[in-house]
Amino acid sequence: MLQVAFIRENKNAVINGLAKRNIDATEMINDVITLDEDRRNLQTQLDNTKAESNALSKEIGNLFKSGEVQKANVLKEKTTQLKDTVKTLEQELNEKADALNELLYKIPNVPNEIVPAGNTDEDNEEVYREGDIPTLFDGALPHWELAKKYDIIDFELGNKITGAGFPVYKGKGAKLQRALITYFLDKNTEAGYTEIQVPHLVNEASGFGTGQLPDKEGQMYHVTADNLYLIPTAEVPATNIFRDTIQNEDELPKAITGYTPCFRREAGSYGAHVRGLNRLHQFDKVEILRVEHPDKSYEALDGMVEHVKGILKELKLPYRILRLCGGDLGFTSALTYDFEVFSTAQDRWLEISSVSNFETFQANRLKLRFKNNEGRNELCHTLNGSSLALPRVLAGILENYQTEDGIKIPDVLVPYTGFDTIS
RNA sequence: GGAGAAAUGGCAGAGUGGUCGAAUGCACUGGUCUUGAAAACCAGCGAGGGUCACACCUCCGGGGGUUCGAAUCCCUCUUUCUCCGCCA
Repeated sequence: MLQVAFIRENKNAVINGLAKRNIDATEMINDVITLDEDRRNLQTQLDNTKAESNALSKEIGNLFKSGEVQKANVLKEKTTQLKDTVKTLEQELNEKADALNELLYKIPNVPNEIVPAGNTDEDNEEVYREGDIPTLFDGALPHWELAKKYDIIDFELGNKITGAGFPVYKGKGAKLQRALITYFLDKNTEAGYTEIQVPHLVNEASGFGTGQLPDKEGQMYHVTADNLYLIPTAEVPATNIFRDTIQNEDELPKAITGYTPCFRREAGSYGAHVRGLNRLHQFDKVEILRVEHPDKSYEALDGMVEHVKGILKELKLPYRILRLCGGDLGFTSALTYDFEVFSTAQDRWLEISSVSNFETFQANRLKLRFKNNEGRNELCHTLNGSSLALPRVLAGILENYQTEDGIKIPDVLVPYTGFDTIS
């Protein structure tokens, strides 16, 4: 969430920034400022009352010590009155603070200057494109047909075991998937990211820390018996590693990478766009994540984009990079680049990576800080990205690398798969 | 799952219900000394709110209670450790 002090000092910039998301935040921002003023007034009153009460208590203690019980009893009555005042003030203060927080939770991050205004994915700005779109032979198939033809992914079997959106990968399909995971992790590790393995279920506090709660409650699978959530992305457990920590400035940046399955309810999705591997309830993803000094986070974001580009180049997949417009930008993000691979047989682009800078938006909730040179604690910037999401990369490979004799495996993956064709 | 013990600052570890935000040691930062370093000595050293800055307020695992006053007493939750049971 945004910092109140920041909103107070940059009121107009915040309102103008949020306008890019097609939100008129004027009223919300004014409410924040009023609530915050009220809160601070109450806090001061409460503090003063408590100070008075504390002083009296001390005096009472001294009087008891010196045996002046009667005097002490007189003071006791005074403190009783103060206690009532404290109670009322505390209640009012809590109400204000809760109202303020509730409001703050609802305000999304302020987009970076270079984020284009816009409503839908049509307004996203293409900033880069690379790779030739192959011309496929007559009779080329979309990946779900290929999956069936070569018996490498079984969607029906997944339906039987769990339900729609939980495919079973078989034989060379399973092996290719595992090869991709290992390949991605290796590339990320080479680039300086430390590999980690994290829990696939998280508690409520972690959900709030990264902003999935309360914003996207309905999108996560909730294990009610233990009040845990299945992770929608490794971002949640990985970022929460840093919750409530104070980093040393000279130990920044922190860069980690991890593979996890991701679970998403995808309530409201339907139709041809969810066909095959396009949209699943469970899928695999390798994530990269950075904790950065505020001065260096945009440089780091560019570095992450370059890193993902390098991987796609090696895989020889046609892709493009979009700068998301305000309307398409995630709740917590200040700037996001989406990578899309071209699915030749479907004749459409598939999102395979999303690389974002959250600036202090997550760090504020997480209380993720660093001690700066002056010894003061300051919020870090957090960034993350997919490197990469598996199913759609898989779809891209299957479709773009298909030949009449089978599916070729990209050269860089052959050492990982141990075979060069699926036939 | 059952029984018992515990939870204090970066770490270790004191703390009879009253002057404790908390002893002490280590670590860390600055200084003296030294050609330099080490050692020694001196000083500083948790977080949040609040203020122009002070003052002041809050925090001793989380939440609630008793009391004029709680790190200290009571309830509850969570976590850790030991023993038993079960088990990849």
